[in-house]
Amino acid sequence: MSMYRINTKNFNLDHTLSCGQVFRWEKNDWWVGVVNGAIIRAKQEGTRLIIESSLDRKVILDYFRLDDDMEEIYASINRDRKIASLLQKYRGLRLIRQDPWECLVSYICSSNNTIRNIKNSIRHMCECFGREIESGYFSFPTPEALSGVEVCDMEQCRLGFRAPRVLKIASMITNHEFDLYGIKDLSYREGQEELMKISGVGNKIADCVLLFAFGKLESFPVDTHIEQIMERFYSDRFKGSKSKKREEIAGFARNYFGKYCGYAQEYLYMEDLG
DNA sequence: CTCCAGGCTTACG
DNA sequence: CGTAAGCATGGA
Repeated sequence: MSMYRINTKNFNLDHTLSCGQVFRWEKNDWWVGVVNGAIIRAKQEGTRLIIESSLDRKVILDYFRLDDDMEEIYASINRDRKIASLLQKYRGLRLIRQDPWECLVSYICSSNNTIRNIKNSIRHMCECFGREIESGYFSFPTPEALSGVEVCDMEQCRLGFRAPRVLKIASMITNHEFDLYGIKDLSYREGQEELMKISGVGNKIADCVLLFAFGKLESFPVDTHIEQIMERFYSDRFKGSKSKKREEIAGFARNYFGKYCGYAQEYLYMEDLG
């Protein structure tokens, strides 16, 4: 177990962990989460990030994306007064670099669901099929741990119609029918194409995995929240043709905010959560 | 009761 | 092509 004191700039731990990207962190006195099968306790004192974990310092820096040049990113996506006020209001909010498998499963679970239910389902999956690291804390179940599981064995996870989708991709990865980790070497478009071969993964979930796990910052996932806030901020910039509206919003956003538009998405999402 | 939630698949014109 | 029902579950 190690203790790290990390000097940060443009980093806000509360914003980063409560923005809705990750589903397993809880805050007491410290923030407590499980990453890569290890527990992380984190708190912020001024610009200093305090971490207690068995993980390497480099893993922590990577997870919180502390190497991102936020000055450059802010300058790049700061296209108007509306987004500027959000960059100010939520200054220090970072994307997180999630494990691809946990990210993929989490967002398959997010389909037509509430954040509350997603969190409950993921917690149940960890408790049922993960490994207990210390009392009350479980790792995220591996593809192997889920690949032999039947739908009826997942009943208490309350995944509904999403359960078979999770089990399917678990066995596909275990059987090497799907190379999830190979996506890191693909372009954004290639990765999108590859991820959308998975049953239960469409445009939006693919974008989430590309942004949150593979760091493709040119990705701009459009869900119901983003659709609402984009409608509120930029309704004059795209046509509302019902079924293709979300694609139009994503297209506009990628062009408007540029190569770091994924970061703009994070701040817009935060604002819509309230 | 109905409607919606970090959508996607399938079926139908 | 484009559109719409259906999908499990829980809360407002």
